[in-house]
Amino acid sequence: MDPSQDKSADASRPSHFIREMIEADLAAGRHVQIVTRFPPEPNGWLHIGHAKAICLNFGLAQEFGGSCHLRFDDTNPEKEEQSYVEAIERDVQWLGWQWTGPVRYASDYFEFMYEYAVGLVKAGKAYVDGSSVEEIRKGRGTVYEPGTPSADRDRPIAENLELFARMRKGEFPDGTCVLRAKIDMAHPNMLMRDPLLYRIRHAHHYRTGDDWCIYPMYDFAHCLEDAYEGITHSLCSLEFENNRPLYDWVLDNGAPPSRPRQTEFARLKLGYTVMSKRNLLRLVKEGHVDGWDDPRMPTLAGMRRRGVTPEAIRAFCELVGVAKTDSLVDVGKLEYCIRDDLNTRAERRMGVLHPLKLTITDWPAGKVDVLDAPSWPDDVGKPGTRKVPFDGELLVERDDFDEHPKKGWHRLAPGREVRLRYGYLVTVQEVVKDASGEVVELRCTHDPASRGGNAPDGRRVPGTIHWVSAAHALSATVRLYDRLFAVERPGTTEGVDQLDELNPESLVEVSGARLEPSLKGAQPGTRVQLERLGFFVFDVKHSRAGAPVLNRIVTLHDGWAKKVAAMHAPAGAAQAAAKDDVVPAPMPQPAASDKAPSHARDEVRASDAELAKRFARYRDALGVSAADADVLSGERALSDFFEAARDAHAEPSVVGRWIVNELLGRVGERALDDLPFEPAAFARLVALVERGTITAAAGKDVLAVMVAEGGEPSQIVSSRGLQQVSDTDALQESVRDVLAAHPDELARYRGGEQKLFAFFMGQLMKATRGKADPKLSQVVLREALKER
RNA sequence: UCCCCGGUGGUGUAAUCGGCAACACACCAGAUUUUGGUUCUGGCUUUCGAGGUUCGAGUCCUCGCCGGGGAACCA
Repeated sequence: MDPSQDKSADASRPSHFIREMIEADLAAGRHVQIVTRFPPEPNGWLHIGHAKAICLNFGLAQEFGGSCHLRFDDTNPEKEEQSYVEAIERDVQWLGWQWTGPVRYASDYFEFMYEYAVGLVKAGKAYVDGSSVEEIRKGRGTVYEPGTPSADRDRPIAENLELFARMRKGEFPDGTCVLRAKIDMAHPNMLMRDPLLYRIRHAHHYRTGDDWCIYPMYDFAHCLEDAYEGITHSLCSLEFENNRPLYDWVLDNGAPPSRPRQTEFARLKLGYTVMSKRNLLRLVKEGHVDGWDDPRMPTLAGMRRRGVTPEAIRAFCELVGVAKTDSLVDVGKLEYCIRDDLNTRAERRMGVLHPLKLTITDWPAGKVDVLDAPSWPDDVGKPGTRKVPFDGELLVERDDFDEHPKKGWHRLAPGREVRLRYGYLVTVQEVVKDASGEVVELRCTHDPASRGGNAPDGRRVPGTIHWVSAAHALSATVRLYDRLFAVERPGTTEGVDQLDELNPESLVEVSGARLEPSLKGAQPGTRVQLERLGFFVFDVKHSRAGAPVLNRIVTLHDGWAKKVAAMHAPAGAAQAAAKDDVVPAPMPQPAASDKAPSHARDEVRASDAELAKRFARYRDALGVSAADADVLSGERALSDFFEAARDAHAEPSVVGRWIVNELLGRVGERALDDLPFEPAAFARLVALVERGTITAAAGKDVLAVMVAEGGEPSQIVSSRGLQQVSDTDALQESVRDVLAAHPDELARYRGGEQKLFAFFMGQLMKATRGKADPKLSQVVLREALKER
């Protein structure tokens, strides 16, 4: 990967959970180097959503000095083709990435996978099932009911081995049998109900030809591909979360060459478009777009033709971030990245989409003034000019003239003076119309002293418009592209076909456009900004010398259009909307009573009389709050822990509270009896807090130590010196130190920022390692903050 | 009725594992401007809800609500 190409590789980029995980793995020495991969199936075109995955995988590898593989996940011979392989390689490289080592193929690992499967069979962890598709489907059960085991589930190992070998040899037709993992037909995760590992497919594979007639399923193959390649971090989208247990199962039940970990992130969703292969394919097949590389398509090929640069796409991928929230990104963000990129990349030119004749009546006959026009605005600061001819017969944008202009208009209108960019100031003297009343010509005078556009006397001319010389202009076809769909979330409205949601104006072709002559001979792929209109690219597919075709990449921000839209909006609509916001939507409140034990725990108690008894005792006799009593009596292990802990030392209700609020969150997945300390030790800890020997904060720290490595609370307290500090003098000194260390915050606090009290309290607690008596600290701190 | 994820401004993403809710886009206002572009300044708006623990909760506990995914011999 070329580091020089990536300006975003700085430390300021926001971190995300995957980057943090990698940092932690590296720090812990789990890997010396990371290996990621981008694993497309060669059965379709890459789109902007893939770009996110590509940038993530390649970007992370680059950032951490690791490797990233390009691997084709070609385990389904019926759908995959070589042509897709080539298109995908090209797209990845176009985006600016280079994979480590050769291009890899899952199909190269078929033998390895087969051996692995044989290993599973030998271990009694996989079996050949002769059930029909229908039977298998039925046997799987539903999400609510467990499945039922296949009659072949307990087939002897030797028989499975033989059958599997015969499957490979091609002795059975498609569909006769499959290899299944033997896991758990009642597993709540449907994927774990004896998933299929291999199916028979007498199909020609684009790479392995007819070598194989059995092909591995995704869940079996993918983790093995990763393991085979030594992938450390296998990143995929959220939809594979349910597959992770199976990914782990396959690896944990054999002897894989390495142990990769799968981590899921949210795939990119963009407004006003569709991203799935199926939907994209439909647009192409039914002719709603002009192929996979139609500039309106979200495919990388389409965006490339549209004129979007790889840098803009990478910036966008960086901008949207990485998280696990299923979200929809505003297309405006993509457009922002494109404009931001093109602003300093595309030279300025002039072109008129809908020409209106503008005659300068006082222009000397036959004179042509060749102007030097800068190719960049001052603020971009790049050198370069081009020649632009100016004469008496010009063409301007029809939209730039308004016979009855609105307030705030500063373009052409009867009697108005405007600046022709880089040219002269002109004033409309006469509006010529044809028989139907349409304006066909503006007759103007010019100020000969304004060459270049400067008013000689310094008078203010706010309007500047673009133009071309009629005699010198080039003819061109311009395609104005807009969002493919008219709605932000196509296909999500019940009963509405998403094709009815297509934007009828996603492509408007303008055939009579005129361009300034400097654009003559522009190469296909050249990007320019046509001033005031937007960014354009000479279409690589259709633009020819003498017959240029331009694609609009993206419009410019249009402040005036926004203003006009606001003027047209129904008066008060904005305020009304704002008011709607303010109305607090009252949520129906399920009376959250103090004693609303959960349904689940209620059921446990209904079938466990002892727990039911304990619930009543905790609440009524022990003074435990109903909510805590509910939790504490909701499962045996927890209740037993409480029983053992409450015997002595501390007030039962307090012990209960600590179990619920502090212990529970800390043990997480671990079983209570795996803890390296006894319930009684826990109670002694609570007693220390209760007696005031240590603060609650220190108590939590001690608990953390106990959970991590066990130990006796009083010893941890003394060895770490965590006794509570309730001595006013000592506290005052600590407070003084804290205030002295944060003069700015102190000034702000005294300036009225009361919320900084929590900040100082935090600093104080940090300084005293949580030992300071909180109540007393507050008093002392408040006093100290008041002093001047 | 089950399992797994997730929920922070209009949008996307952060917040030193409990201590000043921030960055960007969008929007609004102003300045600059020979692109109603760019740039700059300022403003707007936020922790799904209810309880609880704590000196202190976006972060921990409980319950609820909402959204996404899950029963292909697809990936």
